[in-house]
Amino acid sequence: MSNTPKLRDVAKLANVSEMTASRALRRVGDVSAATRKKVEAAALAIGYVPNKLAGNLASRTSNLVGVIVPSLSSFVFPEVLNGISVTLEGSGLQPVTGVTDYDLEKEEAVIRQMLSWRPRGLIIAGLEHSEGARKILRASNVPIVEIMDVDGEPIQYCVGISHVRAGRDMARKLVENGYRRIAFIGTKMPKDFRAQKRLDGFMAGLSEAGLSLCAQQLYTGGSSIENGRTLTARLLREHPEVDCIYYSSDVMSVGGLMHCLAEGISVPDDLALAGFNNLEILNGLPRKLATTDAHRYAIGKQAAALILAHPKGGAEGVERTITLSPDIETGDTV
Amino acid sequence: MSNTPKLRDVAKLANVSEMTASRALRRVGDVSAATRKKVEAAALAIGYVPNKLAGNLASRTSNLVGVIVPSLSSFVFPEVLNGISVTLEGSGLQPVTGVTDYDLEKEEAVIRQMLSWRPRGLIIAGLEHSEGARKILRASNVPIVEIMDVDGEPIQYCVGISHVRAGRDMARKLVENGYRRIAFIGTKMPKDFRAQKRLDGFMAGLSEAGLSLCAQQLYTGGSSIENGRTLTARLLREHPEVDCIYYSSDVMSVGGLMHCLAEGISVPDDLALAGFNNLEILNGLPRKLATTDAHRYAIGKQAAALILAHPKGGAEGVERTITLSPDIETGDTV
DNA sequence: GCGTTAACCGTTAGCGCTAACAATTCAGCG
DNA sequence: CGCTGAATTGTTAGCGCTAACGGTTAACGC
Repeated sequence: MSNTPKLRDVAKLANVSEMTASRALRRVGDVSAATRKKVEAAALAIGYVPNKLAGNLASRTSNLVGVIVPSLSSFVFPEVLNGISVTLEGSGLQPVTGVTDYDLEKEEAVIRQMLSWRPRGLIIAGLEHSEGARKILRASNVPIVEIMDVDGEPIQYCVGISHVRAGRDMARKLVENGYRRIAFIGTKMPKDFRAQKRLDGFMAGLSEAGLSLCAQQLYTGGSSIENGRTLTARLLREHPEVDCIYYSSDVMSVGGLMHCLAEGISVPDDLALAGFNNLEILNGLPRKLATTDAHRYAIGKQAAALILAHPKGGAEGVERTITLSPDIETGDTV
Repeated sequence: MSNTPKLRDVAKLANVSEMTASRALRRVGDVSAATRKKVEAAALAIGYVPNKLAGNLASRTSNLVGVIVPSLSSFVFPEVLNGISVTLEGSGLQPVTGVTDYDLEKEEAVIRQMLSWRPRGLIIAGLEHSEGARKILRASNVPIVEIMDVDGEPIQYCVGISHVRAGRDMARKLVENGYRRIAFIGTKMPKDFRAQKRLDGFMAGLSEAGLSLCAQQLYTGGSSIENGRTLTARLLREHPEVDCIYYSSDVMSVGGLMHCLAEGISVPDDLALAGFNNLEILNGLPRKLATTDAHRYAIGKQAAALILAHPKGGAEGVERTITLSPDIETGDTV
């Protein structure tokens, strides 16, 4: 560590002051082309790697954007991250990811951790946080963007869809298509607030038509094709009358489709299937499954754009919510 | 920024020196229980969030572990990240992810960026790097772990499987099972070195039996079920005699299976399919597709473990390669 | 009482870099 | 040839925190 080259060494070698070396390497301020070349050559020669800890401390800004998501293994958040990366590309800002495992306490810890790096912005999935988390978020001078969901009270910025509406719209669509004996298969995870909101909206939508869920399977653990297949089998065994299943995730509905294929159940003639997210894995299957587009990529892009657009001064009271529309893709399974 | 509470403010409020406050909050050194409580209360009261930039600069260490991967949207790297996170959990170290898009220049930039944070370790996918990257990696005093692949010359630590062997083993297995007219479908991305190595090994394995590829489809762009389906259709149209297809990824082989389902091609009687990675999406499908387990999760765990075990002093010449075995799962499609 | 030890707390001096201002250089011009 | 203003470079003073060491206090045995 002690022998890692420092700016001082570069400056010495290039025969300029530290300050000039600093300016030359960062390309700010006035430095003649000749000196800049000299400094760059010196830096290259001794293998200089700037120390951001020192640099950011001195300048009291950083180029980090914290991104806090519940999980990376699901198919949904990586795509949000992509949207963020693409938008941040070229701006000099760097996304840093933290994972909460759908645990609000862990989330608070991650937020604390992130804020301690004095980032230029924070993007957080969801509107539900612990009291402590809300407090430090509000107290920080960092622009906060809550994403995915708009059903709730954002701290500052917010980009997402209404999951309540997503569920309700799908219910209406299914009813409109003549289905009456509708079941639900979804996660039991109490902390997946968005899945819960979709279910709430869905049931509300059914109510409007004087219907209610005629069966339901909840699971803990992750969503997977296999899981979807098993639960669909079980649900149909117990409730053979069901003519339509709404899943909390596309991964699960694919499993449902696999079950139907294996059992010779015709989709959608015998049974309609609908999921959520509009994941890429839906393409190329024997049937195009119905789903709702959650606009993951667009959400990432817009969230990053809000951070980029945020006034440097940290203006008070800037607030804004961007609501995207949860578009239904009926595919050919509804 | 200027009004964010600092350690000084905590110290003042608690009526102790900055140093004592620092010790109390970090729980190091001798601080009486009473003072510690006082300091903690003060910190909580004013909403103090430590500044890691300053702290790490002063202590000349950080708690970051850089993780550099080609992509997050593929299904493979998130699982590696999980292995890393799980192992780092509780150690106080924090993984930070960087993405290279399979671009060596971008990789070098990301490495530079990472090193400038003076991390406690660096985990990088792949053994192929630009000259500049190798140079700064070697010059840094940071433990470097190259992962996924062991076919090449590691800089320091290395955890992975031999992709050459993975390809060769699969070729042997297919030949052993009586297939003779074997085709390959894979990415054309010249920078996906591991896919290339698998293909090389595969062809070598075929050669051993006096065989060679009887058809081949390459694609640019990402792997997807849809893509796999399309390419399989095209390949079979042009080469109906093929009795077995090896894919560079499971996602693609699933697409192949979907094509077979749609066309009434019996798997594996008419056509055998084999992929690579042993992704979770293989479970729950009508047929269990053949694949090779790439041990992604285990690789992540071991890589993180190496960093944790690395001697603090930054001992010279510590080198170590951990080779995992690319285990074939024949499923019922071979 | 006095030295001794352990426990606790404070002081000093940076970590490596950059903002802000000061100083220098140099061309161009009257 | 000195003057002016723009271009370029240097100087000073931290950023917010911690390592290392020095000082203080209380308890205890002789």
